[in-house]
Amino acid sequence: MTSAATTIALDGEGPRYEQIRRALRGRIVDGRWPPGTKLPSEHELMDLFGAARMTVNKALHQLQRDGLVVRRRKAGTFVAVPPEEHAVMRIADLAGEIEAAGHTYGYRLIGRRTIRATRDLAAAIGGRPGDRVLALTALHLSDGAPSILEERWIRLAAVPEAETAAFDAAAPGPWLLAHIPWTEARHSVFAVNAGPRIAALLAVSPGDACLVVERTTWREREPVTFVRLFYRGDRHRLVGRFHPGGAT
Amino acid sequence: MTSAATTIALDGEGPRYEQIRRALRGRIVDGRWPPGTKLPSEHELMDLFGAARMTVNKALHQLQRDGLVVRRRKAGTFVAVPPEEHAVMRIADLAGEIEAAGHTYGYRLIGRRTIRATRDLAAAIGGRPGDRVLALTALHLSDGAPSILEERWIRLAAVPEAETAAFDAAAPGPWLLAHIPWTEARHSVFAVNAGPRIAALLAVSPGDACLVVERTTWREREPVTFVRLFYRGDRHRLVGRFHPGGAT
DNA sequence: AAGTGGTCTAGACCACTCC
DNA sequence: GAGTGGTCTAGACCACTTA
Repeated sequence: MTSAATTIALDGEGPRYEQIRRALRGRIVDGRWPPGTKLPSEHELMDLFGAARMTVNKALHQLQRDGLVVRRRKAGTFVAVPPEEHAVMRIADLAGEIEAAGHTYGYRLIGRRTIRATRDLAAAIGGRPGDRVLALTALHLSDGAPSILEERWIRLAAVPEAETAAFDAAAPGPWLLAHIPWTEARHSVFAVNAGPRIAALLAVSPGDACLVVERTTWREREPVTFVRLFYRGDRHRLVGRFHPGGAT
Repeated sequence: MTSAATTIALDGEGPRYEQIRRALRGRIVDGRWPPGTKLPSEHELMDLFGAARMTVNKALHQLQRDGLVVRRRKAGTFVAVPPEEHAVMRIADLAGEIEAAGHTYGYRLIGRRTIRATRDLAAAIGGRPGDRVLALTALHLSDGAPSILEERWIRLAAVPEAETAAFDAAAPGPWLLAHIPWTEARHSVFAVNAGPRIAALLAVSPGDACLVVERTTWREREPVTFVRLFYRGDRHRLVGRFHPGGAT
């Protein structure tokens, strides 16, 4: 539990409570206030920002709805645990997904090397050709059998610590979630017939339908990682639940 | 533009602004206030509910964030146009999707009949075996060529008007959006190899990978429709964009 | 010009929970 | 018991937009 700041600058753009929300959000997403950090109390924030309590409260309430902070009476307001891939399409936690289905989860690293981004890769991940990138290939196993094939590229400029991580025991997805707070992700989902290589790795017949999920993840405009997941089409469903606006 | 009510009952559960939000939301989702209806002004709501303006405002602000109402200064607060399938995976508007890609959209109804729900269908759509259901098969065309195959089932108990709709010119998706405000939808996405029937309808080779999207839609706990969309796997991608909480 | 929402304030009381 | 968030109030001024 780190302690928080004594003065915080506003940007003067738009309503006061939005400025306050952005100022606080900034410290959370840029890592200055890591998960667990106690934010100043509402009364302290009133002084820090020179605003009424209702105004400060509006900002904090928003941050809470967005899942960035957790608030408890008497205890205070705290930076929430890693902003998880929440609500819609929980495709982040492959281990949990497999275990929730009653199977034993396994993980095997197949390839790991550092490369320079090609034009195509740079286009996918969002960086520039020539960027140093860590390329990983791994298999997620269900009861020992291949279930999901993961091809991942990590921009080392965005995540230097990844260079020294082995990724031979822990999957890169959870590792990244714990190391960098992401702020935006884009998915692309489509179907392909398995080629020889994919079929061999996933232990299916060539030509079998595979569900492919691609995801690019950013942290504050900076592209971090691009991942392509091959699901055995006959054994996997992505599930999502929606409301017109998210309300109950 | 219908006018609104003169007295509105609260349920007494939880904070005042939540009660107010639920009361207003209820009138919107149950159809008493169809899209375009002007809500009472904040001052009128103060009287209707006996609450301060900030309290009423909090409820309205929420409804706005959830996309249920649109607010304009001087004009007032209005029930929003059909709660569209928004933000995440825009798979509702097939016509727009195809035209956005620079193609000409076409639609062809292939089959239409009224049936009794089998056990499997009842499980998928959420009703009971024996429910009267309108079963539709239709093709969405891109530049005249088959692009998306739609199989849809509509529970006639939930949407009696569907029985007299022809669906030979307009696709059932947009028709439903315009006729019933949905409150929840669940998606399931997977990949299959096209069988003979699907391959013939979609004009692909048997065995080609297809992306399948299934969606069940509810209106206030009542199952309304179940749809299964077959996308040509090589020509379609579903795209989604995410933030940790939806904030900027 | 006037009605409506957008925002902010200063203060209040309550409820919970950690110490 | 005291600190913190949760909620509510009554009033105010402003900004925008439509009639």
